[in-house]
Amino acid sequence: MNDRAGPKRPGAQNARDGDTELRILDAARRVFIRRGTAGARMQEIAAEAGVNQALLHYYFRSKDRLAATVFAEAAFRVVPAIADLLGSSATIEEKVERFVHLYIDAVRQSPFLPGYLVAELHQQPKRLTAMLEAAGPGARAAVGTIRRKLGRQLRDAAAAGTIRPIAPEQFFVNMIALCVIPFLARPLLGALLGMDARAFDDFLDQRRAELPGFIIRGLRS
Amino acid sequence: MNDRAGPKRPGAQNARDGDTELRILDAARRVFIRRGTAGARMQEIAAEAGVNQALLHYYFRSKDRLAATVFAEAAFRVVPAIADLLGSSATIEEKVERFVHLYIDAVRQSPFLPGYLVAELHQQPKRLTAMLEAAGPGARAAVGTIRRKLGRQLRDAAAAGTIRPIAPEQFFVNMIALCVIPFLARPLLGALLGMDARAFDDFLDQRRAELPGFIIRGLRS
DNA sequence: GTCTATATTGTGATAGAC
DNA sequence: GTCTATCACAATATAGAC
Repeated sequence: MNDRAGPKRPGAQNARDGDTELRILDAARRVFIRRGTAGARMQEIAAEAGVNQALLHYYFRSKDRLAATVFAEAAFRVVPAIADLLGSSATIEEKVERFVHLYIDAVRQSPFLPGYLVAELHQQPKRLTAMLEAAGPGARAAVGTIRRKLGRQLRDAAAAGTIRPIAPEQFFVNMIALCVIPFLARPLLGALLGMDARAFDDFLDQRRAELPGFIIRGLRS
Repeated sequence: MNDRAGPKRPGAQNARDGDTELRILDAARRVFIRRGTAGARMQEIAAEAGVNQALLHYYFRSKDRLAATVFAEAAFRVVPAIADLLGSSATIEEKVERFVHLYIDAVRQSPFLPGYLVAELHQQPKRLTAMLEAAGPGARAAVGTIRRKLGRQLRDAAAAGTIRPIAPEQFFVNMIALCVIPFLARPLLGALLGMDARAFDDFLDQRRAELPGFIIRGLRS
């Protein structure tokens, strides 16, 4: 993916079970996600990967590169599926329902990802900009295409009287907001409402079921 | 509020303009909010307050205490107004409209607060728990009271056929989500959609106007 | 109360043996 | 490729003069 100066991988064969680089990356993911880039310690990552600190630098050269790798991976994990869905030819109602299910089911697998991403985006907004430029003009172009297509669909539906007029950005942001909020508010829900893991799970199930209807009624005229 | 071992304030009279402690706290707020607790540097805070690093320790003893002070202040800034509103005797429709306006207008004054809070909550979930315990049982009791009252109101409205049945937690979380998301997603909106300060402002105005209707229609049966 | 050192530890990164 | 040892500097915190 990105040029790593470090190792040439001929017939990499390790003392331990699998691929060391991967074990390091896995550990880095976990540590960065829960501590944030600034709060993470190379030592903690090394310990969690079962190797020593020097190896992290051997494979990833610096903390900053390792952090950038983890961030880029995380940022682009959910995007493709969402983009496909929103750009598809399904009706608005279908898109809403599928989006809610797709998103909640996906993020449930990594419930701390949204908190991590919001924190990073907030604390280092330039990283994303840099990443997008590095990704070339294709990325932004793709966003623009989907936005126009979705906007057209929403206009047509409004003209047909199915829904009220709404800007595609507002529509999209509304869906994201309603789906992602439980994960961002997880600590609050726990502390304030005494919600434990089980209760949180029920809360998510309920949302998954109710949200599509709530959104679609909100769109109707 | 919390016991600071440091200064006894008899007739504090400074070389500079105003109260030094306040200037430090202001600077700390700004720095912690944009860098996060882990990423903030005492040196940067000192520079931004126009004093030297030793004074920070004189007034706040340690970075951790300073961070805790800033966090507690931030966490309890918006809460009281929201609690009053939700516990009031207004109708659901009135509450929705007032909440949206109140919340967006308030957070607009400090647009980086939500990102900071989410980051801190995510990276140090224990801080909130500790704070709540320190605040005594009154805090949680107040939450419980409001939740029950709001729940009753929602049940009554549902029984009367005005709205669909909905749990008070879901109702509340929906409103928060839709109001707070623009601030959390601000970096994304900028990078992906090319939204500048002006466009973001328009985006907020549009939401402020459309959100109440969207939510209320979503609640209706 | 406020400053200039300075102590002390934490932390990313490198050298070099194996 | 992986380790141990260590460097170099960043960062919190304290001592003590004014």
